[in-house]
Amino acid sequence: MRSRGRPRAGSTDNRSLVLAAARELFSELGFDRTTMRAVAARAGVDPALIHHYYGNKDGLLAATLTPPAAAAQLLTGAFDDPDNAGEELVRRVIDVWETHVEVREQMAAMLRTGLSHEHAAALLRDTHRTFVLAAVGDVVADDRREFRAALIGCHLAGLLLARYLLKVPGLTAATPAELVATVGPVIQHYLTGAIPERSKLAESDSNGHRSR
Amino acid sequence: MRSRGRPRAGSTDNRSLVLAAARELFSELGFDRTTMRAVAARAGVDPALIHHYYGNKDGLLAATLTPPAAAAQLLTGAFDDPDNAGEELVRRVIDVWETHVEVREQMAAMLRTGLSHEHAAALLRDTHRTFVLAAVGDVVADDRREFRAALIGCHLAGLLLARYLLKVPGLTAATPAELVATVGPVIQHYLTGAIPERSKLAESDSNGHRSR
DNA sequence: CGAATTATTCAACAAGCGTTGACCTGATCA
DNA sequence: TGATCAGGTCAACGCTTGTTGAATAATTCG
Repeated sequence: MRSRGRPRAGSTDNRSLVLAAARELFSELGFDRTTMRAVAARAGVDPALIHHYYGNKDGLLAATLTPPAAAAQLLTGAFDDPDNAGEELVRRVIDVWETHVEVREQMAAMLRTGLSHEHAAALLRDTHRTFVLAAVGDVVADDRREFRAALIGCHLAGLLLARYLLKVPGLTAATPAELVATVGPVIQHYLTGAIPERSKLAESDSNGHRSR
Repeated sequence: MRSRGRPRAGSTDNRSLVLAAARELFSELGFDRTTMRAVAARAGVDPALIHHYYGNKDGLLAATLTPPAAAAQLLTGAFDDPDNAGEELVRRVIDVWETHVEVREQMAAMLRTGLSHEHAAALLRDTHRTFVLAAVGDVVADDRREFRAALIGCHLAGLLLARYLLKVPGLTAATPAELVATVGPVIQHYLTGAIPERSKLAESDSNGHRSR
């Protein structure tokens, strides 16, 4: 039986144990299917302690989804060579997902939860906007930067979702180097390539052959 | 108060009312946050009736996620002109999401639920594999077809998720024609363009500059 | 017609959920 | 030393959930 009350000093830091357990479960199961009791059990702690720390379940989520400091570090310098920025970006993102468990769990939790919880969705949009858009701004300076950043974000997010969460065979079979060499140029294109102008689209629309 | 027992013939077909309500809610909220009572309420029906029809909640999900017949129709003939297949594919996908509420709800439910429920994930993989992979096979005939199909799938899925579910501003601001003109060529590239061979990747890896 | 089947509602159950309040214990500090 | 406070456990509450069984009414069929 566990001893009651406050433990001796220097014992385990339950606060971060809880946070780590929450991140694990949120990334595995998503927000809804993760129960407070399960988090408490994995952290080896009483459920009430989580409320003592974070107030309620949303508070725990908010603490879990703190804006990822690693994201800044992930991107700094990635765009130094504008011609290789696409490949470099893909390389870094995949590298960190393959090796850095902690970052992968946090980002997976954000992606999983972002589709069901408005707070996470907002954070997802904000994080993306802050980092990717700013980085894109360093490379290219036209009026389509937001569009470019969104395209890059959705392609990369789709890739991570499909490979690491959905485990689509065609993507899990590929090596990181393969992915970098294949997706990198596309990202590069979205970064610095030509984006069709809005004015030209009217005439190219008549070009569109609907077979209905 | 509603009358008990079986109603007169020719009255509303509750079976499909329930199915429609379930699809709506699953696509809006995902599987977990959708309650049987909410489905029943939207269909104007007692919760127990859903069990009478579909057994349990998973049965309802299975009925909801019946393999989309519209997907076949969506793709037939899209690849007739191999040089424009990419744009044509994007055009059709976006068109059906913009106009066909029913199909959008079913696909949204699949995407939302696929990330939390194994049954839906399997169906998602299977549907994608069956339709996209087969279609890709009609256009290109190398040994990377599965890889190509997966790349197309994850990019398109990411696009739909970001634009219609997450509502990323940079993408909701774009017109369908813009998206077709921008993403189409990339899909075309994944379809018929050159994919780096596995053998060449060893040497190109030394090219990778890690700045750590 | 009578029997069987289907459609439908009602009331309730058991389990699990997030959350709360009371209580205890060790550290901190005036 | 004694008050205060953060860390921690326990037991329980109130609510919602998926699910069930019984009852009833319309339909179908021999």
